Amino acid sequence: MTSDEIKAISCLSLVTRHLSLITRHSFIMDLLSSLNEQQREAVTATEGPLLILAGAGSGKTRVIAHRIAYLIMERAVAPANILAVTFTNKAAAEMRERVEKLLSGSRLQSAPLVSTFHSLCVRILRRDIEALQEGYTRSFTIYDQDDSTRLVKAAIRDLGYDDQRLGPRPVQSAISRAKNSGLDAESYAGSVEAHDEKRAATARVFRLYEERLRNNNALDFDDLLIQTVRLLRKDAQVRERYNDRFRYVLIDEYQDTNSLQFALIRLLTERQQNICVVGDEDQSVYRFRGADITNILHFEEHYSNAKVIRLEQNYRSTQNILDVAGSVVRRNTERKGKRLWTANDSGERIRYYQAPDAEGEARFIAAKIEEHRRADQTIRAAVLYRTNAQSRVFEEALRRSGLPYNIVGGFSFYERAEVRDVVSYLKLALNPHDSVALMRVINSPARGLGKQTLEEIERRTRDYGVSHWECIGLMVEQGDNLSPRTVTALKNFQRIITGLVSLAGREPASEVVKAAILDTGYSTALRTENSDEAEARLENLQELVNAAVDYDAQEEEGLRDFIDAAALTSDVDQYKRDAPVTLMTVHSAKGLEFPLVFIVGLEDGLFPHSRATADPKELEEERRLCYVAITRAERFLYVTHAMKRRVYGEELASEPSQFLNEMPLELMEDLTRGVSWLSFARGSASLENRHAVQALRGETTGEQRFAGKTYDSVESIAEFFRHRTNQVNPSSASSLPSPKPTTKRRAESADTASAAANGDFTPGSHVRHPKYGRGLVLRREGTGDSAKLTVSFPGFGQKKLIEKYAGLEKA
DNA sequence: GAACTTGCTGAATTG
DNA sequence: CAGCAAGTTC
Repeated sequence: MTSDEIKAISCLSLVTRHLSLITRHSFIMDLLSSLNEQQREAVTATEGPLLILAGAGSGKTRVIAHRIAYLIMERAVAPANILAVTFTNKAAAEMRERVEKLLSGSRLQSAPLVSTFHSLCVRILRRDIEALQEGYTRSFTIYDQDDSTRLVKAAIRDLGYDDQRLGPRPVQSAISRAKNSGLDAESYAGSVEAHDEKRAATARVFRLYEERLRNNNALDFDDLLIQTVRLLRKDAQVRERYNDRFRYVLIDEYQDTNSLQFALIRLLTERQQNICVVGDEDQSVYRFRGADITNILHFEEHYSNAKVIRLEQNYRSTQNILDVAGSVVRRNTERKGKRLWTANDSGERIRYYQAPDAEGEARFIAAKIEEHRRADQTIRAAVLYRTNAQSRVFEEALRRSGLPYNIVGGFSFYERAEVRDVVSYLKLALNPHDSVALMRVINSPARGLGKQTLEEIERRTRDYGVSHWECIGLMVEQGDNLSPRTVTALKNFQRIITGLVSLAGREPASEVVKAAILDTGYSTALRTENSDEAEARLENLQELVNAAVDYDAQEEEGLRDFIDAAALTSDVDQYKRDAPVTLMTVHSAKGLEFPLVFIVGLEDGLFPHSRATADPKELEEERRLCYVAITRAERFLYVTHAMKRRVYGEELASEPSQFLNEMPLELMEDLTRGVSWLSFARGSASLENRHAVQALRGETTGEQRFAGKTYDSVESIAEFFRHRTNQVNPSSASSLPSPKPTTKRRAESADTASAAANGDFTPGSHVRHPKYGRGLVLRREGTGDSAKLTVSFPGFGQKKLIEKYAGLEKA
């Protein structure tokens, strides 16, 4: 962030000094002439609140960049008076780059501030947090999710709760959710029902957690926003100063803002009201993180004289891709509605493939990528999945094919244990009272301070009411009841940290980083391990040193900025634009585009995720996610699903995603060898659903001869298909499709054959129930007639039945 | 105190 | 199947 800004400033000031009036004029003409009518309007409507509804691929980033350039060049706004906020560093960097390019040739005193929400808050707090008068100092530390979970865990333990029943992660996320919805520990405690033991416990953990954050002079991610909002609310002087500074405010990805961000925006634009927000309600996919889609849906109510501009021309994708995307997202109710169109060709149909299993899916994709690359070596491909856990098979398949790939997310650089350890040493160099950092590294590398000693430190820290660091000082001084060996080890640790602290006071960041690797014994420990893994870790640390050297070149509060950046770096920030193949989650892909896109794992319960199918709002969010995925594609789009995959090491059968069902069949080309869900759906559609109806009645259909394994038999597909007919039925087209129950089923296993010997009702077979009618057996537990069956009855959902009492007959 | 073994439980998406 | 925590051994 700050470093990039510095880069931007120095770049801008390096450019040519003068511009004649004429060149300047034609420059503005150029600036506007490359835009379409709506874009131009969005750029030139500079005063007052403005909502730009920017469909996928409609040139949103372009518009923002042009708008900034226009403000500076045409409206003579000082760059320093402009603030643009994005969600990721990557987006911010790209925006800066584009503005710079547009302004190259002009001489400017300052650069506009293009920043993420979080780094904006850090910037404000690093300057003004002391005005809050709550004990925080400007040198506060930032706790990321991992740090904060550790703190929660310690709090749970110290309160004597059973961390079996009260898991640190759930509690941490409950606290985060509470904080994001504006509750502090007290009000959360007040909101707990009398008998709710668990929440009462959470409330106590919450309180202790907050207390310790404060004692450590630390802010978690949520606090960055919360404290900034509190500061601006409380201190009119500070608020005025920022209102005066940021006269034109632009917010990117507005549909992803949460209530705190909304509050922050309102406070910052209180006076000028020159607020321009850009977003697309169809791409709102961060509800779980508190994003409130109503921020964008109700913008006109929040800012009464707001102007609204729609950008509906898409420059990215083929018409077919847009049609598929539109057909899916059209089923949502929570939207303002846009009609995306493009002047591009209709392109090819999108391609569909049904794989037997996850490995087959990965092989297919690797082969297709190779095929496309043979035709066009420069083509960039993206493999998009719902969950990070899916990435592994694709990595393996791509490695086998020798395709160079880049993976976003999962374990990012700054999440690696060794990097985090060294960063913790750095945090200690700036603030030895940071207990989380201290406890993290006190014994890594191992230096004879084991569990016993650590517990002793914890105990005394509480008794003395001091920080861990002070406590260690006292223990070394007094040395009571401690083995000489322990005292020596503690002294050793103390010496290391003191050394780093004094180094941080006089040396540049990179030197402190080196010391944190060398003087702490970290590198020695890794080197003596002498394994490939240790080797890789050493390389990562070398990488960290390199990053620090880069930071040194930019001066200022070197080490501080360096650590902040480490905390605020996101997964997508690691994305390399010209990697030939990129693997990532759909979430990470938002805002990116690729000529060739694969959306994989389009299965019920995976995408849409099983945790989202119950709540219609969540389902709509999943659908938006699917929309985001589709609209990443420029020319070629593949959608795939597997018939079975391993979950928890158990093989489960899966059904096609309902989103496949929502795509227009005639725009899909089936690449599956043999019969597939799609081929069946097509056949049925043309036969006016006769087979589906027959199948439901339990009558034999002509297609049955295709049926191989029971679970992908025609009947079960027909059952699936029934939902489609409900959805595409003209009379119900406007209503939402009924969410199907999650249908991860146990696939046929080896013992099925033996089960078949002792009963008719094996998984995959069909039964008839007196009340529910025909159903499909999903699962069988136990043997004989006391066996428990899980049966799916179309229209009734899944039922658990005891074979003996259920009165089932074979169907 | 550290290294190893076993056993258990649990995955969604992220700044 | 994983990663982590507790238990076991040196």
